[in-house]
Amino acid sequence: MRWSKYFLQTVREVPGDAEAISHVLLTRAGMMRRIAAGIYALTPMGLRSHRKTERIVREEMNRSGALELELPILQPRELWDESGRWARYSSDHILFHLRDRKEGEYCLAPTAEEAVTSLVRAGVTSYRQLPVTLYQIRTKFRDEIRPRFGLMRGREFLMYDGYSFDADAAGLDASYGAQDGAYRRIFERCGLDFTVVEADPGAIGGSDSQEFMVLAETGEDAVVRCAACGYGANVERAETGRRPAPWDGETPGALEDVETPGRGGIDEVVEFLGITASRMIKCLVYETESGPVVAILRGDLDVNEVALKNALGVQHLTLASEEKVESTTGSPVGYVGPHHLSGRNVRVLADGSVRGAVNAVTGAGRRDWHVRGLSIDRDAGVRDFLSFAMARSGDPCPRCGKPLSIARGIEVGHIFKLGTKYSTAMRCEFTDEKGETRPVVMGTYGIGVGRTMAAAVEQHHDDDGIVWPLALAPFEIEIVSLNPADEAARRSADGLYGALVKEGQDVFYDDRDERPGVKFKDADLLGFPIRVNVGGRALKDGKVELVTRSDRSIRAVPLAEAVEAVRALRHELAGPIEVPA
RNA sequence: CGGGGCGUAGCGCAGCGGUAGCGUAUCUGCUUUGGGAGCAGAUGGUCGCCGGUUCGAUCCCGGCCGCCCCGACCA
Repeated sequence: MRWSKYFLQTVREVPGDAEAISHVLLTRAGMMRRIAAGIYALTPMGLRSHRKTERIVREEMNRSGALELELPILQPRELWDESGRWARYSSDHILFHLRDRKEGEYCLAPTAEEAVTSLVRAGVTSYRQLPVTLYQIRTKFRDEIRPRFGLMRGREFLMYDGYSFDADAAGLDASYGAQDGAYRRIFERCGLDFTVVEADPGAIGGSDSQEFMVLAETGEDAVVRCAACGYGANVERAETGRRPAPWDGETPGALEDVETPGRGGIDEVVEFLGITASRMIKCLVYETESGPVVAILRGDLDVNEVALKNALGVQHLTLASEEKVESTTGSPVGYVGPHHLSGRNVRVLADGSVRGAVNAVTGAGRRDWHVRGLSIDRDAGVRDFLSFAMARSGDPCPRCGKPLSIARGIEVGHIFKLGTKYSTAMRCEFTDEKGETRPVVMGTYGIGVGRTMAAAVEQHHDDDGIVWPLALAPFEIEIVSLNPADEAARRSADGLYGALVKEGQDVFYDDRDERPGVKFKDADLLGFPIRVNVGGRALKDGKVELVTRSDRSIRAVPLAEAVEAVRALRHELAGPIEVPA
């Protein structure tokens, strides 16, 4: 493809609304353009990388045995009412919905569990027809609270979504495992440095789930990892081993009141009493759809609200207002303690961080007073401990006890063991060997195509632009004609371009009437892995320059050998995991 | 949902009660030709929308829409 006949405009200035480097570079390279908040156009150049990403997903899914199909994007409310997700997604304002001329309600699908389940329920009646994994790669819609980072969190985006149907849990394990393997191959082929972590299943529902995280500073998620044993989890889901506590080994002292005038906050009490925050026990009052709860944890820790929601089995969790705190606990905000809550009509949950606590400081249950010497067992009578404190860097690994580290990651893929949540709700059942009717056991899987492409840019760029992995580059090779005004030089460039095209190479040809500097800048910005400079001083010796974008190495080769040299370099960059077309 | 900010040329921005400017991009000419060239000239704007104040509004006021950022309470 010749640039002179292409539709491509690079821009020098950084777009004002771009925050993430991938957004900046993809926009500057002319590969995408914003149409509205979270809604983007892909230019021909941008579409090429997007399609290559999509193609890798499709190839690996087909190889794994999954079958591609197409489900509707426009879906009727009735379908969503069957699973109960219409109400839930509507209340979260995630769903784009609309009405037809007959006032029927529809949504633009953010995912397709209901549609695929209704399809399978109509077709599958026997265990003999299982297992089966179906997938599609189609546009999805989510009315995100805050779309941002360009392709990373859009409201309209291309997503792979796969669904497995099995007769039992062992079958699900196998289907899930096949997806896991396909995911690993996909992200490897995309040239990404990724990690797989345990995750919270969230609104989709289900039991086990794992996220595929591309490590990058712009990542929206925090992931906890243990370098020693390989444990990894989204921070929302992460557990920790037992943290050393200041009261370890101490003998319980007497409970005594201590006046703390005007000091309701942890930091204020810590300073006033000259203690550490870890010696304190704090009580947070939350409101949920099933009533108020008090969460008890150590003073230096934060609540992991996702973990707390799961522990409580609730969907909504917000900190209570001051009035609600008082009416629930009988104590003003800042002075709630775990020992004066018995008899109150409120659920009390304690985090493991306060297990065995003695000589702790906490609220006395009345304004301007705290207590010292609190023993959690003796004074508060707490017996059951859950785990809902947010993991911190340096906390002990839940498996091996070595220190955890926290990094940022971009969630490019997610796999869930769904179980029978949808198949039960929607009566997607089959008859087993014994003639009994059972719900199918489902798994659900997703990969953000545009997000994966953007993640590749996050991981592969430098000050001058994108450094595409070969597999995702819009074109693998670019020929730069240095002085097209010179007839002989132009013919050489044309000739090389023609020869590469003839042998099927993926080549872009900058034949514009521009100065070399402009072309070099654009070449770096667009990030084609291989560049061939034709013209100028090298051509005077009958040579062209072969430039590798990733390491900026330059090698002069005779024009006559250029095709072979490009082929060899391309082979070298492709590495061992290339899959034939 | 709350707070803050911004909507002026394709892009980045300035401006101001008297009908609009800079950089860049684009077009033309000349010069130039290995890392976003120089000079000269030119094109390009319902100043987000609606209403109000005013002799006069891009500017002031009100409303709406759009967009960006931060936050969503850790007692």
